[in-house]
Amino acid sequence: MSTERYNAREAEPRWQQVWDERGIFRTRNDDPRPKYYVLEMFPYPSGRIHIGHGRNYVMGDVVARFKRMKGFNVLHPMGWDAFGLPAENAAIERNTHPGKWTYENIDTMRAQLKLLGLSLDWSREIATCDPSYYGEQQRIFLEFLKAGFVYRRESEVNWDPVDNTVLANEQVIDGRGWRSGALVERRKLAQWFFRISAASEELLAGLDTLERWPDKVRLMQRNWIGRSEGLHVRFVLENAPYRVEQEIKVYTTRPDTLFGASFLALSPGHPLTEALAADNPALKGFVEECRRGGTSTAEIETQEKMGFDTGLKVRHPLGGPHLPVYVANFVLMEYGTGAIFGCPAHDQRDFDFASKYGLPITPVVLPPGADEASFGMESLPYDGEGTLIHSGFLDGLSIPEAKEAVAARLETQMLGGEPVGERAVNYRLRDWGISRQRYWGCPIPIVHCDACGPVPVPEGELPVRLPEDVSFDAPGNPLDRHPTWKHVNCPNCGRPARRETDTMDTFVDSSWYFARFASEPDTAPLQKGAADHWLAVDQYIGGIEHAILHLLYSRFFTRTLKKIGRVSVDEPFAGLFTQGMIVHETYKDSAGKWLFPEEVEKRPDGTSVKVGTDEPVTVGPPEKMSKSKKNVVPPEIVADTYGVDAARWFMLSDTPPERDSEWTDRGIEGAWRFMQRIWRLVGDTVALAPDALAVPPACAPEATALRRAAHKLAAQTADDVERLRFNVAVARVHAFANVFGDALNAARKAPALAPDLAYALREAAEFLVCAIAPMVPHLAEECWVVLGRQGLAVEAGWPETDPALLVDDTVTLPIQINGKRRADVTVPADASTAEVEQAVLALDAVIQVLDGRAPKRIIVVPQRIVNVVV
RNA sequence: GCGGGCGUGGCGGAAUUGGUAGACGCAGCGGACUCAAAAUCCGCCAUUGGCAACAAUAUGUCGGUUCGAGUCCGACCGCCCGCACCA
Repeated sequence: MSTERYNAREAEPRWQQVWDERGIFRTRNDDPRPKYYVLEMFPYPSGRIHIGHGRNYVMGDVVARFKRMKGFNVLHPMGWDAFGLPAENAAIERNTHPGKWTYENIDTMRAQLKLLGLSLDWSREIATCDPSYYGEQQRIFLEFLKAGFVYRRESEVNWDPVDNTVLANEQVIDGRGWRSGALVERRKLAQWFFRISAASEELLAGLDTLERWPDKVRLMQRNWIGRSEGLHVRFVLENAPYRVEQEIKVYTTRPDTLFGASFLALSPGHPLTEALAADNPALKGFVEECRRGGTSTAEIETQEKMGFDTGLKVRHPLGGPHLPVYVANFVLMEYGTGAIFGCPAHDQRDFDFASKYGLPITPVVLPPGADEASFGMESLPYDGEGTLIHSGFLDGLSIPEAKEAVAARLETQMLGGEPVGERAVNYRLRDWGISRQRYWGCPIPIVHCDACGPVPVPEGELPVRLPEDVSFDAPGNPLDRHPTWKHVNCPNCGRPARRETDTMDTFVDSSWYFARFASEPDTAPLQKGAADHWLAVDQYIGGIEHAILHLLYSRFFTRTLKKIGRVSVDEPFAGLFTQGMIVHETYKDSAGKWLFPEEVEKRPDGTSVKVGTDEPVTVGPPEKMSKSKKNVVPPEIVADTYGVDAARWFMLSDTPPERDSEWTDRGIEGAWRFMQRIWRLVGDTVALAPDALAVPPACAPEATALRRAAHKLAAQTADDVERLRFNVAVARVHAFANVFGDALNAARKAPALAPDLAYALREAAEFLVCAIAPMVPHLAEECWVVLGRQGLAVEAGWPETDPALLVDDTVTLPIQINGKRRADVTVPADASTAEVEQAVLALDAVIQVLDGRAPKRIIVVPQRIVNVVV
């Protein structure tokens, strides 16, 4: 009874050492067992982790350990998304090298992760900044290039003229660089692109095969790809100068509204706009004004529609009046053809534009039930269902019918030997620009030669390594101003040439790392056999913030790797789970400065003060743990006070894993108490029944009841973990601990312990330990020893459950009368419907209500419920 | 604006997918043990009425489908997320 307390601080490092020494988590590719690949999104080595970072690793670990117990050969690796801008910023701020900073952070974070007792195969650890990793990435880049999946073109970027660097959209604040404060310019730079837009259709179709992805993520990707069906329509210019193109091609999803068109609008970036602007200063000025118009979302949102009348007119392809051609700031060059026809009556933007410039607004779709005479301006623009009016041969048709009729007519209407209209599918998805004017990334393995153009670096010269001797004391890309690095001879003609000094977007690094893990350590980074063995990842776990870019890029990369024969799967991640964040209250002192949780004392009266003072503290609502708000809890402190098992248990408890979960002292204390409780339950069991026993030939009711509970626990928690419903699994373990505790108490009070109950108690303890082992592995090992079991809990199999013990032999059915619960009845589990009805009709409550009459109806739902309708 | 999701005790949440609403935990209250405290153990804990058995009301609001609705359908209210001039 007087068992000592479980000492997590002593036990946890000890078991971690045992696992490590025995190489338990070292995975071999030639292992004959069925494979299971669990992966959590690898972290950026930013410095230190807090307990909030641990949640998805712990979830992945539970799955990995559970699958291991279930007999799978589990791959559960870890690595570092190690390239990126923060390392360069740190280099500037601390006068250090990005590599040094990065590797120091990796060492710190690796040690912190190891503290959590994760079942990771550290031998496969990778960092994307390792030349062996990025060298392979350069090889892949060149293979993609050769196969036509990479190209180079001019593209507009946000250019910071002070820092001499390209800025991402989110680094532009109010039109200025976030660091330098300089006015950002739009510049055209030659950039490398991955041809992801060509894969739009297959990326879209592939979503349907990803059945174990959240619908939400699939929907977000579907919207991002943005497929639409429409029509390309050619409009012939009436009065254009001879030197420019004589027609404008427009993309529309609403060809049915063609008779409602009142203008054409070109994007400021449209080739015709540029051609016209060449000798039209006013137009040129307008285009520049549009360019300056800012890039931030807020600015775009509030920007007023602006247009410039070019004076040109186009013919209406269906014989309507001629239409004026404008250049308009709201027309995107990147989408469709960069030119639109405006139908003000049925589109908000066109409506705003037409209203401003006094263009005609002709309704051509009449809403159902509306009257043509009374349908007026006040209900415009209207974009709902309806019937065509004022539209010649389309009058009276529905919108879909009219779309079809216009498409059919324009397809056959010829102009210069080509049809005027052509059905077209359009995508919102644009090509993936990967050029970054930065040092700390994967060098793009290209040499620029004045004679030969861009030339791939020959295979034998890969990897193109980053130079170590770089300085960050001047703005701009250190690669670009390095004295020697970029000066090489052209691999083609041998004449002096320049290296590409751009590096790749770090999203490239994370687009194939899951395939790298498949290869054994110290082997070629991307081996087809190994990748084919392990891919797809069976369970991928990470944050919802990667729902679109990372996951879409990885899908594109995997498909493209397949096309060049490097892997055999289409999709990298068969199962995806997006976990919620850990949130924590925030604290501010009276001066408004953020405080760490350990600097705050909570008084019994509900107020909070600064530790050791009477200074009041303002408690803010729970928010995502972040360094800047100091609402973080370091894993070291948790491990020291409660142990990591308690932290793991707490993170898995209560809140469904996809939702945000609040970290509280009460919560971690509760988890810690439960660890002690398990420890006592196991200790008490062994004290009462010291020896392992054979299965008894028969069991008394108490022993059978306990055995049923234990077997159900094993079966149900297995199901919960398979479905990643960790909070439900935790609740079940709690409930079982209650039942088990009662059984133990009863057994202790009895004068003698019957062998069948002794067996049941030991079995219960062992099942309990197995059920918690994936979640609190250190405690499980310690209990395993107490139970006198050979080997390690981590290597134990999941308990075999007896099907006979998973079903009860009697069942208690609630009895409803007219849908209200009035009684219940206990019948044999295999009772027939007739037998159940008989038992129900014999109940006092039922007899009283019926009062001699026959019931209208009796609904018997086997094993569930009975409803008597009177 | 478009698209999606969610609303259950003081709190986190559960509910076998249409079948006993509130499992389990946290907090709270009462008790046992103790010189005392901690720890632990036992009990109570949606609301209203009742000594009680019990009854009535309860899953954001209103309506509908059904023998039966937290779950399905419609409208509304509130919150959250994604996209955003995508023609």
